[in-house]
Amino acid sequence: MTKIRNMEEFAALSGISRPTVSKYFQDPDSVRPTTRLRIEEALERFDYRPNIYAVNQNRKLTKNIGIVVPYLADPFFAEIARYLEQSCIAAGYRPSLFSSHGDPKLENEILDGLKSMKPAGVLLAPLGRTSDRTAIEKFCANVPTVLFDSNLEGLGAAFIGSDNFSFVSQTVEYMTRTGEPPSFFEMRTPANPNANKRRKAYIEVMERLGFDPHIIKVDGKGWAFEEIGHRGALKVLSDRELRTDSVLCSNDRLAIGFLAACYEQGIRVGRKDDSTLRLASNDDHPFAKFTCPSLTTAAHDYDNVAGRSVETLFELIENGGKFDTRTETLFPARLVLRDSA
Amino acid sequence: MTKIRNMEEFAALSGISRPTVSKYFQDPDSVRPTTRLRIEEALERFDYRPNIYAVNQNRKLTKNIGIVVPYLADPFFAEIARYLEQSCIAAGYRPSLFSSHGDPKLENEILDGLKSMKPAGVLLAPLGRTSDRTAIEKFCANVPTVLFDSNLEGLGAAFIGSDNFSFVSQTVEYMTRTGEPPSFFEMRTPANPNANKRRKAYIEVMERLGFDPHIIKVDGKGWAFEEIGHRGALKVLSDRELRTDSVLCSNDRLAIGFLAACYEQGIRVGRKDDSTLRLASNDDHPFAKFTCPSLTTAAHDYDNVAGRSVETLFELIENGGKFDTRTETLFPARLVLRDSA
DNA sequence: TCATATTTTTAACGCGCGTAAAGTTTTTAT
DNA sequence: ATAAAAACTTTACGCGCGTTAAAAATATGA
Repeated sequence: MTKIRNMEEFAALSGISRPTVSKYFQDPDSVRPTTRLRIEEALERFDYRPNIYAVNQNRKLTKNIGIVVPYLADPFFAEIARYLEQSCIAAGYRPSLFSSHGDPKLENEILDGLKSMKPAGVLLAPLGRTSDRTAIEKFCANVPTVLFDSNLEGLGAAFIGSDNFSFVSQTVEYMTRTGEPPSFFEMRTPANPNANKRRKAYIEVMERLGFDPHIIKVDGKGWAFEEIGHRGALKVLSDRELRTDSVLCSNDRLAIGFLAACYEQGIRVGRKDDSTLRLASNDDHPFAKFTCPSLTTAAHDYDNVAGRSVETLFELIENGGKFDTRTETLFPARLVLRDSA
Repeated sequence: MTKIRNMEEFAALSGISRPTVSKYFQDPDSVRPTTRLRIEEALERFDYRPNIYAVNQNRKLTKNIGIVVPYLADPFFAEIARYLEQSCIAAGYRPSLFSSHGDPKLENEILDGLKSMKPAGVLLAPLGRTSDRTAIEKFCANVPTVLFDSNLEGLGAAFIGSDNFSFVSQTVEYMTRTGEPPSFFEMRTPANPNANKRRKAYIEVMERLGFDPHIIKVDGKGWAFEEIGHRGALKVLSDRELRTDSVLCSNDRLAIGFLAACYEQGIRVGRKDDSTLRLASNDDHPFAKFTCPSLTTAAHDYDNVAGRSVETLFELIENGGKFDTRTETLFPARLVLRDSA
């Protein structure tokens, strides 16, 4: 079988002119069914694929989509990325996945590289507080970008995320209703803006319910949340900082560390009578089902956040890369009752 | 500031001819220091970057490197990928990360897409048993490929991974020396070939030590190992299949499920006197430190596996994409003693 | 059937850059 | 200072495909 070098040769072999073949590859439905058939027959016999570099050089808009997450070693983002990737592929795009690995400098470099890829659009979950706002703003001005998970006010054409108030209000109300009002356990300077919204929601809900908010801030920076939660919990437990038997963690990864600390200290966690502590959290991390005890947590609406993000990006692309107004879409949480609270 | 459209314009503005500028971008050291300086000055003033598509179209070999892992939602692979990515960037390459998400069909599609990217090289951690051997073989014939983590006999220019025998022998010997010989807990039809090597190693070490190997195979397929381990452990515990108080899991993710099951059943795991079960495992999963109890496990030599993988790939690229002989490099495990055994 | 609308063909240019050849300038070494 | 070597400039072609305009072929509809 002869090796095909370019579209010219393939067109000759399939008996169709090159411009028509070119049209076919951009949209198979844009050619007459009979010619489409002839091309696809030839395609089966000769296995030819257009040179993506030549294609992308000449298109003003590529079929590439950039997906950027802040920390891929967090299975939460790995799962979201998985969903986003497959949605893009299903829609005929070529997704490229990047992780900022918690590093703002790397985030900038990724956006830089992305810009030179002339992507049709970008799905960006920014680092948050540590992000270089100016750089991201400049990027969004050049590339159709939809933000997700972590909102940077005013940046990107749209934001899709979770309604942090819904997360916290459900867990706080549940814990209060079935026991004591929880303290709120979080990092002192959280990287993720969702953390700030959760703290505010906690305060608001507690006050509405007539309780005194009690926030415990633990030291530590970076994205090693389990480690931070673990260290922080050991300190909290030894210093007896808790006012009630209930704790609400800002996120599951902190909670995983907290639970490990409790286990080491012989403190039984759960809603059963023999337990001395109840612990709930937010996110429904993929491993939350397998912590000891399994973690009661408010689950992201993964499917809707991811689904709506790609939908929005596709709309944005079809709309020429601009929306009249920037929309923010928030999906509520679903309370997942397990054994820890 | 004027917007630069192409290298021609940039060359004019910098006062250097285009061919020389082109040379500079391929290797800044290939031009005279004085001209290099002039180009770099212009670069600061005008912020121009060569069109990557035009560049890659004309180069026979791009600077792209493909990184393919079987399952990115597994933090083990996320960590490895992170390391590989950064090594590639440091060496001046452009890594692209892909996850097969446990799906052989997707693995094939990724390799297909990768082929049309004309990458300088590919770092591939295949799915293993479920991989389409023929497809991978064909791919490796066209693209310089280094396999890592999961070996497919004879495929790729080289393999770098962990010495499974070293993993299992250390854990078995340790458990035997400090307690009773362990049963081996694994999936019935493991996707990963390392699992088979670990089983064999277990049998060999047990026999050498004069014990009867006892292998427990649990049902379940796919990559939801925690779930499989959890279900399997519940069955093992209720059926009282264990012959000793010791269990060695084929990998940490199974162990995480196992520990969750033990916790639910009120079975204390650990090496302390009040414990009824000892559990060890393999991999040193990023969360192994935070399980309850923390997991005794044999750690991959992450740094060396990842480091040697990229080194080997770079050698391969410099060597024109072919090695005379296919080498297999295995790094031994490091036993990490924690609380579970 | 014929006029009209749709699709395809032919021919040709452009995209941005790699690269080669020949001529010119600058550097290095004697 | 001078010859040789090295680096640079000029000119020009090629890569593979997008895209356009005009001409030709095919499909549609009354």
